[in-house]
Amino acid sequence: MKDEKLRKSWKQDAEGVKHDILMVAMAEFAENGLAGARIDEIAAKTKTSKRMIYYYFGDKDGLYLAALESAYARVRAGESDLDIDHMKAEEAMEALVRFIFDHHRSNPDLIRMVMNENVNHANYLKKSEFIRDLNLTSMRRLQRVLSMGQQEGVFRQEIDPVFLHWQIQAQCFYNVANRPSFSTKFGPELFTDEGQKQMVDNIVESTLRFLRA
Amino acid sequence: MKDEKLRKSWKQDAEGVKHDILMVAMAEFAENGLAGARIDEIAAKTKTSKRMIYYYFGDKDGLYLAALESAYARVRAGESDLDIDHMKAEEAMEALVRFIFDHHRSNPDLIRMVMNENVNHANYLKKSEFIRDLNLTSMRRLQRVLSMGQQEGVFRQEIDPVFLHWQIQAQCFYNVANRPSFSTKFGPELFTDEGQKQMVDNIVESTLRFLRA
DNA sequence: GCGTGAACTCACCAGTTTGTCCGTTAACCC
DNA sequence: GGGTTAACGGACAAACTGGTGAGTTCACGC
Repeated sequence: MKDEKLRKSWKQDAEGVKHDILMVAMAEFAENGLAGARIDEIAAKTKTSKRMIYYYFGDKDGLYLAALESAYARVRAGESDLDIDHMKAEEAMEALVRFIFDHHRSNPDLIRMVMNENVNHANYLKKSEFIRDLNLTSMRRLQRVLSMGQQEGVFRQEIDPVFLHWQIQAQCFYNVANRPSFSTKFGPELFTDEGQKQMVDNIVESTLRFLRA
Repeated sequence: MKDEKLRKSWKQDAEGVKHDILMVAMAEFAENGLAGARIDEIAAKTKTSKRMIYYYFGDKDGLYLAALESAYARVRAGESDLDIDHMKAEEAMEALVRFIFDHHRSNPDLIRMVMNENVNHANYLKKSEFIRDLNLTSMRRLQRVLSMGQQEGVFRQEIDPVFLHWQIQAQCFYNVANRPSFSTKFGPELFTDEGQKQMVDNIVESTLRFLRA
């Protein structure tokens, strides 16, 4: 009953507090979406208080946007520098597809945030030019491998690099995003360890067959 | 001030009211998701009152599930019977892919509801065995075309029909679902009329190359 | 015309959820 | 050690939102 004096001792750590809030917010928004997430819930899972969320991020939208950008930045930072420049085109393309496939699989939180953005007509994505820039990098890498293959003569000339990127993304994204509905309808076999191995092999095979001259 | 007697005249029309509510609910849930949709908003767009929603559907979850099933049923009913049995395998496969592509494009509301379901770990989809059955039909149709092609000798024997179905779905679904985020990041070119024509051509080409012996 | 159950209206509530007021503590400068 | 500013906490307010209680009208059989 009498802890009036004990509660109010704390350290100042602006960056730490902000980071803590962002990590929790990211997880909550990824799980529940913008409308579904609850500020109180986020605050409760934080080391700090709800008041601090408003202190640093203004309002719920501000927190959401910050969490979205943070999610992109964090995942982007975790991208290992894939060493494909010394490879031949087919080999490089295979490595790249496998990398994107694994990358998506191991970052479901980002995938879920993007799903939410799409439900929301990408309203917040549009506000962030920061995020737009991030994505061009992976696009350019693919383009390099493609033209490498075209110069080697193993890939067709008439391939649209944007479509190619779209097609790889479509499959790698769908694999994570629509797993719940697909496995409900057609069983979980595609999503076991063995199933996923088969799947990525198939995607690689399919991509190469599409590209070959 | 004195309209005590004027307001209370109405006709009984249970089916009409239910249908009206469902149509509005479908649109609202598709647009805003389960958490984002507001019962008051749905009620306002209805010819009837909020109380009727609870009268017929119990609670928000009940209404959501009813809207989800109704969305599937309505779209399924609109599927034209695609006449592919007299075609050769390659031709039939192309027709089928184009059909699925167009079908997804012209039913964005259903796509959006499925997106929401996936955000929600397909919780409500799992509850509805009615929906599971619906989807097996399109799966079987694809399987028929595939084995037709294998008997003709034009398609490879080692194709997994579930993966093939998954791959077509992935692209056709992603095309609608992730259009907002993709076009924000990489421009709207893929989604113009011309772009979509190119895209479906590419998907067909890619699918056939994957299948061919 | 009258009884009955289904269909329907209106007003309201209780719990939730975002956001803020106000005061307190830490850190830093002089 | 006094003053200033940034960092922080707790409690409260205002609006929103899902859900309900209680009574009214309709349709139909008798």
